[in-house]
Amino acid sequence: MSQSLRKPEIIKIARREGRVTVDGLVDHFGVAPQTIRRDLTELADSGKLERVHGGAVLPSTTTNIGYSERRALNQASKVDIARICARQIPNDCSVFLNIGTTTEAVATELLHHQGLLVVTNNINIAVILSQNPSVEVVVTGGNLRRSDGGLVGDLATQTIRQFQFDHAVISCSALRDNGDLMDFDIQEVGVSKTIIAHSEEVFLVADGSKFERKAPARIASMAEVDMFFTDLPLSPACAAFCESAGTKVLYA
Amino acid sequence: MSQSLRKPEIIKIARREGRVTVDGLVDHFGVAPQTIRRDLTELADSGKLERVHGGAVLPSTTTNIGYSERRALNQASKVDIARICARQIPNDCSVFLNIGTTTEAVATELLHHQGLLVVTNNINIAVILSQNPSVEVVVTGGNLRRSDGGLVGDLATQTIRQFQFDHAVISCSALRDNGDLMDFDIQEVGVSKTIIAHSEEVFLVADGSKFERKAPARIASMAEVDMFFTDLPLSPACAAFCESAGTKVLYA
DNA sequence: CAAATAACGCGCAAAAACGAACATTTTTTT
DNA sequence: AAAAAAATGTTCGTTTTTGCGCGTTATTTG
Repeated sequence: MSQSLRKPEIIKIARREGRVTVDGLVDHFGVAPQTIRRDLTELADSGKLERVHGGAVLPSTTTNIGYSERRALNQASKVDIARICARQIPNDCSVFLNIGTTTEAVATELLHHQGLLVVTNNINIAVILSQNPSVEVVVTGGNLRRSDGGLVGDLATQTIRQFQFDHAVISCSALRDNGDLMDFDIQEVGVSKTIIAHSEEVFLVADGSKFERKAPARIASMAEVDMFFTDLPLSPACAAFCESAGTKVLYA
Repeated sequence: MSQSLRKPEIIKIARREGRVTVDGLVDHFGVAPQTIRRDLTELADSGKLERVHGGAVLPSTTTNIGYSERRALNQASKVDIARICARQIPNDCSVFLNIGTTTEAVATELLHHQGLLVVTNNINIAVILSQNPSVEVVVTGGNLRRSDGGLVGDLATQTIRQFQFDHAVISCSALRDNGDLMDFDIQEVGVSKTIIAHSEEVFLVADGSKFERKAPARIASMAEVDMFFTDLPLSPACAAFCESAGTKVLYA
């Protein structure tokens, strides 16, 4: 039986039993443990299951808005980027976390920080960080965007203007060679600009796929970013721009 | 079976039996007592269980459990109250939904309304209503209160002041015979007062258990409420007050 | 109240599970 | 039918989990 046939059955078993074990599936399908592990890893990456040592369980029932979010959240490169970004954030400071799946990953990495004040316009991040009792979570107001749980519009901007953050973690939809950060949604651009204006230190998180994307609205220039966290090498032009603008680039 | 696979089952047993013992789990899983102790310690650290000598019990006072229990409490009557309240809310209008388990039930009943603008300071309500694509959901800002997903504080009040609602649905922690609406949290009182001031028509939802509770902070008088939705008959004194104040009382 | 007993947590070594890299087989494409 | 791509199996170094010994702490019992 090939992979595509095993996966649905693994899910079926998981739904019935609440969990699956590597050993159990090896017996069931008569394949090597490594094969089962690969299946489980892929099912976990796509959000169907949650991987644990020895097997997998159904994803925890703490409900987020979308299931597609969780899929993106599990992508390894985002987690790696998030980890090195979180390492630059000290305890006992104020942080803004913007909309974006990578910033959600950063939120997850902040689950064991202490004494943070986190302000966010992403409802998923609020739910994630509510698990850390040592973090004070503030949500900006705004219109709820269903696609990603973001809060956008004038209300969000207004709220942000009342703060001054030690650190801001932002992302973008696309990145141009000349160092411009671009976004799909014009409403969100206003929010991002306000965030940058009200932060001591701006962190940008974006995986390599953003280098190849196009987006219409300009958020800012890389020159306004203090640190850029990514996974793939920048284009020479962009690297040169960061160099001259004094933007540090850190690779996961 | 490995650790993370055991944990969900330990919780399941704990939910069913009310408690678990180290010895019992050793027999059940066939592992060393030391291993079970580790599991229980970790489950206790993450707040899922409360550790006691010889085993563990369900946490009696944790916020999460407390809330989900409160939500389950009187669930049937809450749904009934919510249904008659939702019936008074027309399509194509603006509604504020306040913090509270009964108002959450109202949100669920609004899942099939059309063309609403719903503003809320309850993150759970935002998640519930995001399922209805024909509702525009606006979230107020504020400090996230873990116990119930409420957004409180000055930011919330500020946001509300920028709107004028056709209808507001509020609840309260307790109700006095003289027609006063009371609450436990002074921060929330400010929010509720602002809501009342910015709404054309105020709906109060509260099940009968509120008649017997006491709470320290005064939100408002029943005279400021236009309709009161509940399940049990009011005390004669309270009924008389509503009558004279012109507050309609509707029973589920 | 004090001794006896049971339960507990910590450090450490063994065992199990893991992921990455590479070889091999199967399937698909040209 | 050959080449390319995908899936599977194998090996091996690394990480996680587990069980045991032992001193400490909590509960029970006389």
